[in-house]
Amino acid sequence: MNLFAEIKSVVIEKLEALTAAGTLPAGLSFANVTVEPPRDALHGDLATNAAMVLAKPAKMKPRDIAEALAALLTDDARVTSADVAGPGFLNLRIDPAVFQDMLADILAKGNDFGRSDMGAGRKVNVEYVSANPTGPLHVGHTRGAVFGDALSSLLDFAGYNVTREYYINDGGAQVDVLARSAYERYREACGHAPEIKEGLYPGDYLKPVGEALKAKYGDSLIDRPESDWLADIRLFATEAMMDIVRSDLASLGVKMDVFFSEKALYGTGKIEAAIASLDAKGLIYSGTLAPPKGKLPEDWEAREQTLFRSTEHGDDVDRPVQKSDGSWTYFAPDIAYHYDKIERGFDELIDVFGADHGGYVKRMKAAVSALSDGKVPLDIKLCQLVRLFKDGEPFKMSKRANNFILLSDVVEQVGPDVTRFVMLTRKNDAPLDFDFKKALEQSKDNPVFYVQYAHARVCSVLKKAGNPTDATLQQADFSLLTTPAEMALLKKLAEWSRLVELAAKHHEPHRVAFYLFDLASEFHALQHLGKVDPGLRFNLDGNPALSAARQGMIRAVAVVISAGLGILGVTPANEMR
RNA sequence: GGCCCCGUAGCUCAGCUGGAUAGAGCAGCUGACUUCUAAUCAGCAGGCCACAGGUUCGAAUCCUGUCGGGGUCACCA
Repeated sequence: MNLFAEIKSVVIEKLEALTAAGTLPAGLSFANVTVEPPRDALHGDLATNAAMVLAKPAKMKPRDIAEALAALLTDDARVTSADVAGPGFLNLRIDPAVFQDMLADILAKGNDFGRSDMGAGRKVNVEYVSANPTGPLHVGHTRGAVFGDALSSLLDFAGYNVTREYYINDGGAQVDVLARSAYERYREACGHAPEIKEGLYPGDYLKPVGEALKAKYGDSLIDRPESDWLADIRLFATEAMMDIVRSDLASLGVKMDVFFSEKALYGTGKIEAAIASLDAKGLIYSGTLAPPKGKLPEDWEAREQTLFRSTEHGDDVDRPVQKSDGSWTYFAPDIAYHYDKIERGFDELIDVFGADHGGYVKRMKAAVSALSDGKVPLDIKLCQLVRLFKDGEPFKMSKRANNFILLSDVVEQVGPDVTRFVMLTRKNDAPLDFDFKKALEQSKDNPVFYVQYAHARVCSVLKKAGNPTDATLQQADFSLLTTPAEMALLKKLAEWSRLVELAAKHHEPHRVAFYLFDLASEFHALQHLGKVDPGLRFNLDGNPALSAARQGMIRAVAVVISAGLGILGVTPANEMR
């Protein structure tokens, strides 16, 4: 049930009636009409801006429209009053029974309460992490992994058909570097001194790979030219790295549906087909790019390259797809990859990148726009950097010092639940401070524990009440719930469905985290009232009817918290310790 | 220099794609526990929404410019 959507359709219906009656002129667009919770609860339960939005196109006074609309809206049984306020807002009060009846609905549907059919089964591909297969994932990847995973779950909850996908960059020069690095570790395993030259990957994580190579090849590859072993070791090492990546992702609870190999695009005609598709639209040409504006690289020289006319689709400059020697640039397989996604029939694409890839947004969007003739939208979400703090001090990472904090380090120290929640309590495009000490703190300062504590408290109260089943609680007489604090909680629960749709529409899972914090806050306040006035407790001696209603209410809170945490990939706690 | 993101309470951040008197948490002060786990709650105080214009019934939100912070910038991925 999405009360806001339901009442909005009532508003639209009444507006159409006013149009039919001649009160409103024909041909008005109701697209900008909204039904929202008012900022101030004193204004009522719902507010619509219909009168103000329509006043100008209808050439009428807002109040006249509002009053005509108000008269019709109260015909609906759920609307108990409709008052014109301020510049032309229409404040609606809703029959408490609507909110009370919702509780039985929540208890019946369980974690599925709030699921939406907004997505209508549209196929969405969410690509995230996509880290180079050259080593373990580090903290920088963690945020994108959590964000992409939660966004995918959110879209699924909102009725989309979601595919979670990881693009393995195993076709470029960096996997050659990986192979050479692994070869040195192989030599080391065979008793030779490794030469980890500048530019190779120095990490210890390649030592086991060297050992494994020794086990497989003995010393047969020692002192052989690179051409003899590069391809084999590249494959071997890449697979070993992907095993680490999969394990890292699993420790965070991140699951992928598809691992898509870049290498599989080469030699199969896929890149050629994608470029040919662009060529057929007249978007491929041979030319020379102008030097970048502003600062000129010292070694700049004009070069004739095969270019994609991305400026036709909103990019700033055209982009090379072929190097001057005729080989593909990194951009070419990226185009082919997205072409493949389009051909697989996705209705929408989402890419989750790190902020350092911000420069590729326009060209990628241009490519998808061109390849799909503008029919498949691509949204690119950039995750800003994570700043690590230890004991309040910023912790600097450097590649040279090899002191990169790994995803596995974070998960081992604070656990997947806290890691995920903290990463999601910030908008994706805002930088995030991650403090190890604070993440482990069990206080209100730490929203994870605040939300989990609310869930645990519900479990505790219900345990004292003998753990009534949801089926039993559904039978309670919820019309007994009438105090202002109880009604406030019910109204917060009623926002859940709407929040899911808004968060999904905007691709912003952090909204779920903030909602859960608000819901937990309403619950904590209500529970505290029972300490001041025993008559406001959930479990009451000698009043089984009211007790059952209140137990059903708080169970509904636990259900929604559980569902929300489920979207975020965080396990609800039944008790705190 | 071009492009992208950000600028909201002392600090960390929300603000529902333009709505009513801009909200939380932390820090500060004042109160509430022989508890349905106080790991909590209530209250007070705290604001030129970076700045200047513009768009309109109405702007923290949209457009332009300026300042400040971060990212990125021709065959690397």
